[in-house]
Amino acid sequence: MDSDAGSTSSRASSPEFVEGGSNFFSNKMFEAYCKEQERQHGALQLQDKAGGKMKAKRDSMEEDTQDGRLKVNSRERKRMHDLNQAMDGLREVMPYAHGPSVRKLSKISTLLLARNYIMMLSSSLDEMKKLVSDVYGTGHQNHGPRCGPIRPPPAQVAMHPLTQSLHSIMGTAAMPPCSSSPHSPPSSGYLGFRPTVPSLSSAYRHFPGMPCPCSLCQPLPASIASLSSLSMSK
DNA sequence: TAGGCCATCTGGTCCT
DNA sequence: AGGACCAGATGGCCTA
Repeated sequence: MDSDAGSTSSRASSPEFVEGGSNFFSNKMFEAYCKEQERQHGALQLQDKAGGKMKAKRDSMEEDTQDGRLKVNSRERKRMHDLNQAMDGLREVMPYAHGPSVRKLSKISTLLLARNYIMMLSSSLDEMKKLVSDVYGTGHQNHGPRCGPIRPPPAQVAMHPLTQSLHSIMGTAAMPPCSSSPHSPPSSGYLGFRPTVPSLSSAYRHFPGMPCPCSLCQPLPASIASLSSLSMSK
């Protein structure tokens, strides 16, 4: 059904969506709709009581409109479910704790956090490019190693004002430390901007044959990869 | 109980 | 004409 199904939200889901638009809610609403239609057509029906052909035609049209209305409602539900699925996909890749004890991000919070996250990543990328060009020279900036000495210890990361504003919007209770969840990336590294280029002494060093801890060397999370493939497929 | 969030319905508009 | 998209209205659930 909708995106709430299987979510971590304590909110009870809306009535189960059944393909074809015949759930409880829509039935109830549709009954009200039909009654309204009957009420609106009642006066005309009284006037035309003698006209059997006219009545049959009206009945047919009413069935068409009811059927059409159900189809439109069903499409709209599906559209909204698709939208919610995309929203869930966005939540999955957000630097936010996922878990049964964590309340799901609201839609508005998800969008705001996503915006800040993208801005932070863009900023990090710019810094990284600058750093690489500084270290290896401009002639090598496209051929340098993937692993740059750019990752400061999380504790040194300052929180960007945008992130602070997001915290104020969402409330601190809604933003538990990501590190508390095994599924979540470190919060500070993702949520905080680095206002200054970190010193080289705090950088990672790369040894031959040793796994690199820096984020650049980690494979793209499956959730992100699937999301990008989804966007490419459309 | 008020407020927030959400799902659904509905009518209008735009596009193909 | 049919479908997609959008925004307003409505009502339910949950939390502080």
